Amino acid sequence: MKISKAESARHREALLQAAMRLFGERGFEKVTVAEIAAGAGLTHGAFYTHFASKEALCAESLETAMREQRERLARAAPDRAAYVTAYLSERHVLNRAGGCPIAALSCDVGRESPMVRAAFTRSLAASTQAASARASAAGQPQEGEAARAAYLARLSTMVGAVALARGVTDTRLRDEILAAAKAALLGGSPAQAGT
Amino acid sequence: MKISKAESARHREALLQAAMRLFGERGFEKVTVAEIAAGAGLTHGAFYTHFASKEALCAESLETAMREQRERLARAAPDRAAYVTAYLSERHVLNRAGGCPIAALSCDVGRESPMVRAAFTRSLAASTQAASARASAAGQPQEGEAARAAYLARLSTMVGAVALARGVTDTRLRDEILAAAKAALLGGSPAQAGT
DNA sequence: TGTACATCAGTGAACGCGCGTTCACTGATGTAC
DNA sequence: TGTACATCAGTGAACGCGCGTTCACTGATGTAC
Repeated sequence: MKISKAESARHREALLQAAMRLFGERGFEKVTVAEIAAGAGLTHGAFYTHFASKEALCAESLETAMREQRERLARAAPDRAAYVTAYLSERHVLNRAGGCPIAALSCDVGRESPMVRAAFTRSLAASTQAASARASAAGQPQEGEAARAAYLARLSTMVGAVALARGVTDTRLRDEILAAAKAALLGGSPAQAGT
Repeated sequence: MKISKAESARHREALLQAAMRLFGERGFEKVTVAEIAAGAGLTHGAFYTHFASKEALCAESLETAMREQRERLARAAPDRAAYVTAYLSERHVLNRAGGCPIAALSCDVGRESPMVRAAFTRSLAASTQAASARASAAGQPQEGEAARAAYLARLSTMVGAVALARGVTDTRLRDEILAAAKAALLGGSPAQAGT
């Protein structure tokens, strides 16, 4: 049965939201189109009236999730220490579904199609640009290239630490990883020795 | 036809090597048992005389690959800057098959079975312990807990940076990520501003 | 405003395909005598 | 040392299953008159 355009738009949005949640939890590969459709309260056939393919949804949901994460970061910008602490927390490690999409999918993106990788590239470039613009607006000592580099290095550390923490079954080692990354980023320790 | 025990042992080793290469290239999910067997010059049926399941191979190949990476790091230990530079290089980013297994599979491990995650946990614990022992043996200022934290923070940054660099299609942004992480780890820049 | 009808979002069965795993069979290996 | 035979690594067909995608059909929507 046909339904109203407003309802249809809500369904498309529900598919995107379900996809972001499920992809975050289990990655692109381990989630099926039928599960995403069911997560949005639809059957799998309806999926294709909204998206050309699963791949197209992967690209769009990644871009949407990264935009939402960027907006979260922009709101948190005044207190970077609080943002870093929340990012490197047990709560975030356990919250795959609603956590940072980059941490959840970092090593997957490199194996995806050019369409997905292009979406990732655009999103990461936008986030880097936004971080640099914030540094400039705040009149911080580092601007332009240096602010971009600082953002990318911090992001690498946070993304890597959360991925490692999620892989580990021992909660003591997990907490040690998170604390180590936090110390490196927030100046608790210099992180400059050993190999 | 039955073959000699020595030949059979070589086949098992060939399966492990093919698995490490293919898992590094494409991840656990996108590689089939038949491809691994073919990579070792066997048919898929023979696979099950060497491993109980694909999952068991994932666990063992990850543990083996991480041990090999640990040995590579131990040999490179005297010149950490060279190791970091090689890790954060275009060459490593392009060499998924023979690169660091943690960088290739970081965000996958968290979604795998307890068997695979346990293998990852053991391996990461061993690598952290080895790094701490080296720091201690070299009489470096940081020892014990601090050396462990320094290793884990550096690993997080390197793993995250390589994963991000592999995801990006723009080579300029890719090189910027690698340079940013290198600067953060080798002291080229403080990486302490912006959000 | 009321009516007739074209549109099209959603359903669910079906398609083709590839996956991990099993198993009857083969024949070289390696051991018991 | 030579011979008979039990063992078992490897083969390839087959199994059961679940995936992404397609499509004939349904019936509420929304537009033309």
